[in-house]
Amino acid sequence: MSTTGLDRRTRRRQETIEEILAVAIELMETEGVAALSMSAVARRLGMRPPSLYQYFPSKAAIYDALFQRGGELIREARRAAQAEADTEDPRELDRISVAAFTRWCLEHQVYSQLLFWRTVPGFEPSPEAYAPAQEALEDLRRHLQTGVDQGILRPEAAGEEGLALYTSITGGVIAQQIANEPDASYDDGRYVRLMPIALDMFYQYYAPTRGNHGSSSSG
Amino acid sequence: MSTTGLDRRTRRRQETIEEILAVAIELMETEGVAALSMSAVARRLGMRPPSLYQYFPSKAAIYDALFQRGGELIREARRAAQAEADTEDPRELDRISVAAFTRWCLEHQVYSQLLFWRTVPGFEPSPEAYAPAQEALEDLRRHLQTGVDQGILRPEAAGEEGLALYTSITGGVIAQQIANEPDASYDDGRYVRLMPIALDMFYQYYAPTRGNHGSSSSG
DNA sequence: GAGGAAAACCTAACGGCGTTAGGTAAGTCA
DNA sequence: TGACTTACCTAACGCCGTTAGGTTTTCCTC
Repeated sequence: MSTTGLDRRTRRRQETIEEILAVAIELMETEGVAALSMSAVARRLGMRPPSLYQYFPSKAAIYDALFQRGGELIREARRAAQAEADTEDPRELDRISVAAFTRWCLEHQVYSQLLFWRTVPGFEPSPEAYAPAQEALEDLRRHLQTGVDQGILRPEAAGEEGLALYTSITGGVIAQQIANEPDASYDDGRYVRLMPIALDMFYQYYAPTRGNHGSSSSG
Repeated sequence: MSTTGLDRRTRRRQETIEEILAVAIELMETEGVAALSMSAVARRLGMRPPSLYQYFPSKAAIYDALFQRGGELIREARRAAQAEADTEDPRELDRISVAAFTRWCLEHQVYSQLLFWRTVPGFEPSPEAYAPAQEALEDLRRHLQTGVDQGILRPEAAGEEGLALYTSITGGVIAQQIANEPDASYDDGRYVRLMPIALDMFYQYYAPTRGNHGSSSSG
């Protein structure tokens, strides 16, 4: 038939692309995210470096593809955790999805560094690559909004302020963990095991109890 | 005299070392921390690359020197801010020194990345280079301890838990700012302007009010 | 001032890198 | 079978960090 060959060829091509990305992730895990080398990828695939340019126009394009994939994975990890949780309580739901998110970041430190730090010299993600990560952020905003709607958070928590603080805090804990104790598990990590407390801090601060907790700035 | 010449020579040598480090910082500011190149440094100094090896045995040694210097600078920035502040109230003192620390990090993003993220592929700071940063951390621990002693913080705040959370939160806010909006000022930065609120969260959570605020973990 | 040591800097070279240009062999389809 | 496309190759360019070894400048001692 006419389409069989073509299909097989494009399928093989897709397989090679997947192989390249997988090898790139492997190499970054051992050598560091910024130390990815086209030559090393080619070597591991039994190719010469120029052959890689049949699949990606540059090293930055590999970073870009991985950035996008990381965004998709993290978005799905969060959504899956929420879907599996059998509770309607947004506070409990948040505990579960933050734990899932944190575990995912610890198990995929390469993706985390690529997504949350901007540490690779010449690389800036393309808009398409950026989209999934932004969707994940929008998921989070919606989640905080349900907390507001159900009366367990003040409205600021789901605004720009709350979202920025939420991501700063959770991201900060994960960053410290990865930077200082990268091999620890979610339960043992000196920083990451404090994530529930960090979350408590957020929910307590934005608790809509009588009186405004958020005063105090002296100027 | 016999020492005059020697002194001048070592002085000139020290000047060259300073020049190298200054140029390295400049280049990292424009090209990215991990993109530092010996050749570019040499070019800017009107040298050939191998000549740099008279002053530093490797590129990693330059990173190491800058890591150490960054630690010293940040330690002194914090101490100076506390010394200048004319208050004994540890809460107010913390507001002031965190602001100073944050401003410093925004104005010295290269140092911040070097110190707080571990993003340069082959580089691991030597123990000597690490010492000043550790002293700064110890300063912070002592500061939190005075808060505990004066009764405005629960004891956990000055323990491993509180210290880890404090650095995660402040570091997280700064990291987000630098990653997402690096050109903003302390007052305008989308994340960094929330630093007082983040600090409030910490102090409120560890406030020694009646009852234990830190319950809630479901497991 | 002359001699000699040491420091500062150089060129040449090695092996690696990302990338481009251009060629060859195999797979695919009319 | 012949045309086309794909997958891969070699050769090359200009970078890079680093080492080896030579030359010039600077300084101390006599």
